[in-house]
Amino acid sequence: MTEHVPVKGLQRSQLSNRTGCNIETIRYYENIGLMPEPPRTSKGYRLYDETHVRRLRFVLRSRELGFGINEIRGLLDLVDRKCQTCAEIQERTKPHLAEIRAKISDLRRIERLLARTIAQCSGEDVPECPILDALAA
Amino acid sequence: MTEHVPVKGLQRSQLSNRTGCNIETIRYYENIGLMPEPPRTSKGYRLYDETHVRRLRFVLRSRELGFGINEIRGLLDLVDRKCQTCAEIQERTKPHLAEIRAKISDLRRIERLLARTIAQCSGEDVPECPILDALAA
DNA sequence: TCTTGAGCCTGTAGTTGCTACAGGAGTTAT
DNA sequence: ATAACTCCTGTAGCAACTACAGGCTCAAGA
Repeated sequence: MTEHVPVKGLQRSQLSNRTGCNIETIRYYENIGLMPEPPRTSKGYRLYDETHVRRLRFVLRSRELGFGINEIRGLLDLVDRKCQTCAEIQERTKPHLAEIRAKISDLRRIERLLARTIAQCSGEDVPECPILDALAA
Repeated sequence: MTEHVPVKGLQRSQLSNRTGCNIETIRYYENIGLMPEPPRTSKGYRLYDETHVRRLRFVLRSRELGFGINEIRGLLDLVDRKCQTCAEIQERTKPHLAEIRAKISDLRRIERLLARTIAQCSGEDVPECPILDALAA
C-alpha cells in the first residue's frame, strides 16, 4: 500500500540546482515572505513547482541588478496586483538606477585617489610610504 | 581642595566633533580593538588626546577608501610595528584597488542593463512592462 | 540648595542579506 | 540492517555599524 506515484514537484535541492540559489537562501526568502510557503508532503517536505522557479528567478535577477529586498518586495507586489503599468514600474526603477550611478561615481573617485597614491609609492624597501601619509593626512 | 585644573583631553563628543565620526562608532572601534582604550577620569569618563584624533582619522579615511575593518587592522599593524616599507604597504593596497575596479565594472554592467531596460519602457499607462519581462526572463 | 538637562557610562538588540551549524527524522542504496 | 544522504527546525554568526534602555555625573539656573 505504499505510494508508488512519484511525488510531483521539486525538492529544495532541485529548486536550488535549477536556479543556482543557495539552498538556505531559499528558506530565508520564505521566512521573510519574499517567496511563498510551498505545499508539503505528508512528512513535511517542501514541494515546489514551476511558479516557484519563475518567482525565484525573478528575485535572483533583481538582486543581481542590485535591488534590495524591500525594493523587490515592491516589484513583486506590482506583479501580484496585476495592475502594474509601465509608469509605475519606471517610477520604482529609475531611482534605483540613480543610486547605482551614484555608487559608481563614488567608487571611481576612490579608485582615482588610490591609484594616484599607489603611483607615488616607490615600492622599494624604504621605511616611508606616501600611502600611509595620505591615509594619515 | 577641589581640582581647578581643567581636565585635559577630549571627551567622546569632542572627539566625535573633531573627526565627524559617530559617537557610538568610536566606542565600537574600541570594542573591536581598532582604537585603543583611552585613559579615564576618576569617574570613568574617557579622555582622548591628539594621538586618538590622528588614529581615528586614519581609520575613517581608510574606511572611506573602502578598506574593510580587517584590512585597516593590517595597515595599523604596519604603522605600529614601525617597520613598514613601501613594498609591504603596496602589497596590501594593490589587491584592494583591484577589488574596487572589479566592483566598478560589475556596477557598470548592471547600470547598462538597467538603463537599456528602462529605455525600452514606454512609461505609459499600459499594463505590460519590458522591465518586468526582463526581470522574469 | 535643589533641580533640570545634557552628556557620560554599560550592555544589548536591531539592521541587511544571507550562511552555517546542531540535532533530529525520513529516505535510498547496498 | 546499516550507512549515507537529504530533509526538517531553530538559532547563531558575519560585516559594520546604529540605537536604545537604565543608570551616573556634572554644570548651571532658580
